[in-house]
Amino acid sequence: MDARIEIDSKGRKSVRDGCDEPCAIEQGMAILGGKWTASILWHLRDEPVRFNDLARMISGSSKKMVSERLRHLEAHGLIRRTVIETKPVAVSYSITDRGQAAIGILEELQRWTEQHAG
Amino acid sequence: MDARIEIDSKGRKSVRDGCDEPCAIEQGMAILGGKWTASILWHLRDEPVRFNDLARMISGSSKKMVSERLRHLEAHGLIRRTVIETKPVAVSYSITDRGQAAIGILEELQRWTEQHAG
DNA sequence: CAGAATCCAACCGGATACTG
DNA sequence: CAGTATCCGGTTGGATTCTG
Repeated sequence: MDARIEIDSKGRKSVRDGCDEPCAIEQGMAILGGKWTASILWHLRDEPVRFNDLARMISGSSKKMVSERLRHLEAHGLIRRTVIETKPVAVSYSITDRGQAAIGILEELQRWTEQHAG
Repeated sequence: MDARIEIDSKGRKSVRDGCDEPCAIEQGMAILGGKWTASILWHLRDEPVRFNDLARMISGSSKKMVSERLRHLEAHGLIRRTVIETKPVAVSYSITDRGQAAIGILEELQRWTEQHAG
């Protein structure tokens, strides 16, 4: 899913991936297509969830992966990380507007898959 | 992107991936999220293209990958393989209705990515 | 509780060479 | 032309352990 970074003659970075110009589709895939990503977003869709709860909900995954994907999603503005200063600390993750917009796409994908079910 | 297959108590196969029930989203991602997949679909979107031409259009990829993805896309009914019996043989790939529907989703993804450009 | 660090096996994908 | 076969290094991701 990674597109290779090249440096053009003017020293600027560009993404070569076979699309016309730096391709937004591949970029989007890199954000939404990662493993467990859809699941995580899905579980946050209507209410905030705490880290360990989330990790437990995503059966089959490990805390390592959930953590890594959460960080990635946060970096791209799809989710928000909130620390509640209790003892021990609680951390809850919630979805942002951008994340909600992504959910819409995932739902389209779901419909598409189901319509032509094999 | 592979979801693990499990057998439930009634002997049916199910996909455990953290979604509710066998998850169409992950299935869809497995079809559209593969490397070079979007590029291939994109280049076939308005006209059939022959194998070597396609491989050349997808800069950065190898014939191996294009071949593999084409087979995958064909198996899932997104593209059609047509052999023209000349000498030497020509093989052209074209998009199906289902493939066109997928293009629609990819365009949504593109718009989503661009709207919140980082 | 909420993670980070480490280890390692499995898979992925690029390069190259070969076939009908 | 339209692929397949083989090799192989890099990345992925699961298991486990450790920390504040």
